[in-house]
Order: sequence, then C-alpha cells, then structure tokens
Amino acid sequence: MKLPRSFYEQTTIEVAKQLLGKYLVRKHPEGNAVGRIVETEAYVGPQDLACHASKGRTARTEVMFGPAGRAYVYFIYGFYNMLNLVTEARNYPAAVLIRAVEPMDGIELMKERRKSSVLRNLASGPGKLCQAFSVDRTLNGADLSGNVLYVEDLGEPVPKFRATPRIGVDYAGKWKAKPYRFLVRGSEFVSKL
DNA sequence: CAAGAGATCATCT
DNA sequence: GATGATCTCTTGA
Repeated sequence: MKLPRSFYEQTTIEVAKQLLGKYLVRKHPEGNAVGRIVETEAYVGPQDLACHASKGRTARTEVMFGPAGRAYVYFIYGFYNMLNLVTEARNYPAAVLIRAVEPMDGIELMKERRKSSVLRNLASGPGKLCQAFSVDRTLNGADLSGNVLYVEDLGEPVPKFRATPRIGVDYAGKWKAKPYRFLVRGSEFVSKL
C-alpha cells in the first residue's frame, strides 16, 4: 500500500529509518520507475544547521514548512536535483533526503536517462537517482498521496541498517557529525560506504 | 585507485 | 557576488 500522510508525520529520524526497504514509485508517460530505498538522510528542523530551513522561511524552503507527505525538490551545483520527502507537523520544517535506491522496475528507461548500463550506477546517489527517475523541480510540492510520485510499502520488515554522518555538510558545525545518514547493511546500491 | 578540479545556475546577501 | 544535501572525468602513482 501507498504510505499515508500519517507515516510522514512521525519524527524525521524515524521516517528516515522506516523508509529503508520501501519502494519509491515514479509514474511517468515514458514509463514507470521503481526502486528500493537503500540510503536516506534526516534533516531534522530549524535548529539543524545542515537543514536549508535553518536559514529561515524563504521561497525555496517554503515546502518544508508545509504539511508532511510532500516532495521537496531543489536544484544544486547548476546540475542536479535532490529529492526530499517532507516530514513532521505543518510549520515545522524538516525532511528526509532520498540518497540512493536499488533499481527494481523501469530499468531500461533508467539506463537511457543515465546513459549508463551499469546497474549499480543508475541511482546510487541523490543526483543520479533524480536523473534516473526523471525528478525535477516541477515535482516540488507534489503530494505523495497522488499518483505521480509516492512510496509503496509491501509490508516487508525494515532491513538491517547502520548510521553515519551526513555527506557534504562540512559547513554545519556541530551538526555535521550527527549520525543522521542511514544505509541498508550490505547493499551494493548505496552512494558510498 | 585516490584525489582534485571543473561544470553551471538558483538562491540568498 | 558567493556558494552549494553532486557527479564525472582527468591525473598521477
């Protein structure tokens, strides 16, 4: 079943952990894409210096202040989109970054979009994943209870995982060391160990 | 292989 | 005007 809004209203850390092993589904006219989530990061609120919303409420961060269960997609480094899922209560800005998935369905389409035939290289990183799944800013604010982008729960238990500091947030002071990155143990589809 | 640079633009100062 | 929740390619050992 499709994860309901109430799922995303849990604490961000909890959502980030529980998303592991669930299935990210992207419906698209070209064809659908499905991947098993193997890596996430939690951005836990306004006090978290790694979280964009720590800079305040702006046009860009507005979505994170909205209700849980929507997509927060932003563009970075002039090249890449990042896909996040908004968590917690309205007016509390927090989200989970989807960092990597294991391709399950729509693999040919992903290979085309990524211009790579190496399975492990299709969605093993937040920028790659967005390319493979054709996620861009037109999906910013998209409701995850809709039929374009959502997460499917097949009732499987959350796989064994481990936690590390988040990637690429050296500027975040004491927050950079927090173990808010979660990876499925043993998966070869994560962005890096 | 590991390390480093370059690409390129929306967003905020 | 600076900078970033990245990726890819090149370099050199």
